[in-house]
Amino acid sequence: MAVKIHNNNFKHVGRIIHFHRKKAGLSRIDLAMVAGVGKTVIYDIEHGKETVRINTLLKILNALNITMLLDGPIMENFTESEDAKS
Amino acid sequence: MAVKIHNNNFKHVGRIIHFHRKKAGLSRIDLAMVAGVGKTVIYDIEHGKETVRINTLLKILNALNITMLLDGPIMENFTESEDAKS
DNA sequence: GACAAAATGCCGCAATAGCGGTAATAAAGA
DNA sequence: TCTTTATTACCGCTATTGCGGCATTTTGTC
Repeated sequence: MAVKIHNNNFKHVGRIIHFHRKKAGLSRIDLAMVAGVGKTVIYDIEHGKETVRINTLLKILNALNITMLLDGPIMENFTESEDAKS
Repeated sequence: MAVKIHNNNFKHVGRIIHFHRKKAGLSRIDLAMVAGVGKTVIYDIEHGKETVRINTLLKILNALNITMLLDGPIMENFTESEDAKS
């Protein structure tokens, strides 16, 4: 049951990260250390900041074992195409 | 068949966007207009830039009808929790 | 309650994302 | 082929992110 993210409900991302961080028993500083980012950006995201950089967000999600996925009607066409090859 | 995104394979995002843009028969300027962003950032993303802002990326994905998802082992616990409520 | 330790809130600054403008390149038509 | 038009590449500048530092607040122990 993955969670859809779009610009309207972006606050969910902050809630998801907060939820996972607490479940893992980590302070913001702990998570910042593990993820390799500053603590401020975790504060910002948990407070719903939408203008975070994607690589920063991915580091945090990765540290919390959360996966980001992209999907859509013609994604199959892409994965089968040559473009998808590394 | 959604595509997993992490910091290692981020170039995929650029390829996915390029693929979808071409399928839709849009120039970068067209897509920039529809998404409500500058054309430069589309150029950047398609060239693998990892330091794009998440809201900017979401605008572009939305314009191309691509969905972003977050998933993980304990995501159920979140969606069932009070935190998930709008 | 008093104190200590941990966690959170937030400020100022350096680094840089994303914008429009324009040059370079590619595509299309005569 | 030669022009015209569309698309892509990239530069310089301004606005903004994300950082460490520090004040504040919360949590835990006696």
